[in-house]
Amino acid sequence: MQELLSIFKALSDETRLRILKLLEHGELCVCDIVAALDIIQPKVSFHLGVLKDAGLIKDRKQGKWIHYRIDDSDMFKRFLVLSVLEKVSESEVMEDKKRLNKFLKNKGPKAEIVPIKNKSRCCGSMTRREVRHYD
Amino acid sequence: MQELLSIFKALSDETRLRILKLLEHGELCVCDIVAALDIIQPKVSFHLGVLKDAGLIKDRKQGKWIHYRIDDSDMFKRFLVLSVLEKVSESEVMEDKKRLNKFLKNKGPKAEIVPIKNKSRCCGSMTRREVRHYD
DNA sequence: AAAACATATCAAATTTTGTTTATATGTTTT
DNA sequence: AAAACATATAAACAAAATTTGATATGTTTT
Repeated sequence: MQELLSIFKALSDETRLRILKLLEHGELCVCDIVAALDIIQPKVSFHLGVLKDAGLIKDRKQGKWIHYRIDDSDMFKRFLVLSVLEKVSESEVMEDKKRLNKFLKNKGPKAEIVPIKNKSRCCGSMTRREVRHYD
Repeated sequence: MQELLSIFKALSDETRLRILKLLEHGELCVCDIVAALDIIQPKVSFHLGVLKDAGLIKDRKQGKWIHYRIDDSDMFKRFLVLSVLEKVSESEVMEDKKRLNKFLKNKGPKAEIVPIKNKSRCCGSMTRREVRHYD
């Protein structure tokens, strides 16, 4: 029962649903999420921790960054996350996605301007072309 | 988003999952649930309120009793409740069901002992035969 | 090796939820 | 109509979750 409770608890917070909506399209590092939600980093880390402890997302360390993405290895959790993605209306997370886009745009081009010796940028090998824009 | 949050919040408490498990087999009045969970009545009323506000259960007033049951009018909520019923293991609610059984047994027979003039007992027309026993 | 960065963690402050005791409301039985 | 019942509600309290500001840890750039 405790595991089930931790899953529902993880899903019962607005910030965490917003994070799940951001992860809908793929992996993001903490700084991306901080920029997208426009909230302070320890707060984001806290909520990522809750989602991770509940087994809804997983992380991958790469250099000084930690990338998070939806953990879809469990059917039930997968369904719950999908239902969140579907039930939360796009308009409620539009601003988040706008900010994310803007942030990613400013991150991509710089990699072109200083391409040499600057090989360790978050999502490092990304060029402007490779930056994915959402919706 | 707020509605979705209220649903997950409602599902993220042990007492409330225990209540849902009790309602699995049909309608119960508040005093049944109080007896089954062995907790005080205002606490049960509080949690029933949370479940009801989230649209997971509904009530029906009959004389001085209020009967609660699972509200299965919405597909998504219905699925969530079903998953709780399925995921919470029987052993975790066995004691609750035992107490419920015992309580219902003591309620049924009395209706036979004082059948005349005593027409307004909870689940009033129930006789020993009609008392359903769980599991 | 120092500075800058990305993220985590901790402790204190705050907010939200849950619990309890007491009481109110409406119903039925006597 | 009084007493007994079933349930809800309110107020006070306790416990749990969240937020924030400060700091620690490890990584990369300079």
